[in-house]
Amino acid sequence: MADLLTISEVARRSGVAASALRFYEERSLITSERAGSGHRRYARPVLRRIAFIVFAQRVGLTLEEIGAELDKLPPNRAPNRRDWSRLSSQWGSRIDQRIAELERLKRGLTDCIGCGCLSLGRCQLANPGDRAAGLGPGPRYWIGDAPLG
Amino acid sequence: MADLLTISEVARRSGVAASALRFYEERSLITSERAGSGHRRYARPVLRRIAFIVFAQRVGLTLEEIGAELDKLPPNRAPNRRDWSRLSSQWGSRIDQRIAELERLKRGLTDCIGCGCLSLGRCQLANPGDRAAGLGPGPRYWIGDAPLG
DNA sequence: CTACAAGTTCAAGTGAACTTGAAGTCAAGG
DNA sequence: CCTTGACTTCAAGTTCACTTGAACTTGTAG
Repeated sequence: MADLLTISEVARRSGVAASALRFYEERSLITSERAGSGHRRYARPVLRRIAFIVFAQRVGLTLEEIGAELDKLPPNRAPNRRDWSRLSSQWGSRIDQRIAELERLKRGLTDCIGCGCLSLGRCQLANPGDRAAGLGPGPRYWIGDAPLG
Repeated sequence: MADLLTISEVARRSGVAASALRFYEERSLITSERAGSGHRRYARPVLRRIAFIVFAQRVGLTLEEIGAELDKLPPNRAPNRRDWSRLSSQWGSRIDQRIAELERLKRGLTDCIGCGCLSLGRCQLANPGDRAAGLGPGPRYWIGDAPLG
């Protein structure tokens, strides 16, 4: 039970692959110290940080956005519960939007595809403005390069 | 108001870029006839098919999955409202799962990150089995290569 | 006839989030 | 001394859903 964890320990405890941890470090999402051998040694709070990253991804944030959030944490002390809470408090509306879209899709899907409207540009269901809402890269311009439907 | 549409007409009406339409055709998601010139000519029902593709993507299906769904449509007649309805009826549970996850995330996020559990492998919020639920490529093995949390 | 827009194919590029492979280092065990 | 295993770096590969660019043809207007 050392105070510093190896990369494989962190990988096992977090469920995130070692290669991903190195990748996160390269992107400055997490940090590590080094043992004399050059091996990474992680302080315990890194696990909470990784948990944050994983959940934020589930919510639909990109690593870049997640990095921006993490930068808001106090630099000179270990973040407490309140700090974490503040970060994720803003996810609420984002989640709500996505839920609303899914519910719209669920309710109206058949109607809209079955009906004659097909005006994807204006259809309530298509919800053009919401491209960043967590479907990954996807069709980046899937709607919006057409001025009207 | 010709019975066959050009690619730019289809692009404008559907909001999907012409390059994407060619790409969909390459993937056999849509088809076209050819004018004498070699230019694509689309039959009107292609618009409904494209609408289906776009919505299915929003729900979180990959193009491959969408292709598999479209293959279930009757090959020798134009699909009717009931045909489309049958396809999207199975999306319901998928959407529900995703909504449930988002709601779990919303309710418990701060608790879990703020608390001491951090056992990402077992945590209710992490919901490991749900990797295909519509977050795009993302961390393909983000959880699941660790046997236990 | 000449422009020019709109279409064609095919190969290669993009971005996100990683993974994989090659080549090397280091400590401990037999 | 040699192997094994865990680690290192760096470059390149992977997947998905497209987009972009080059080179070319066709149809329409003036």
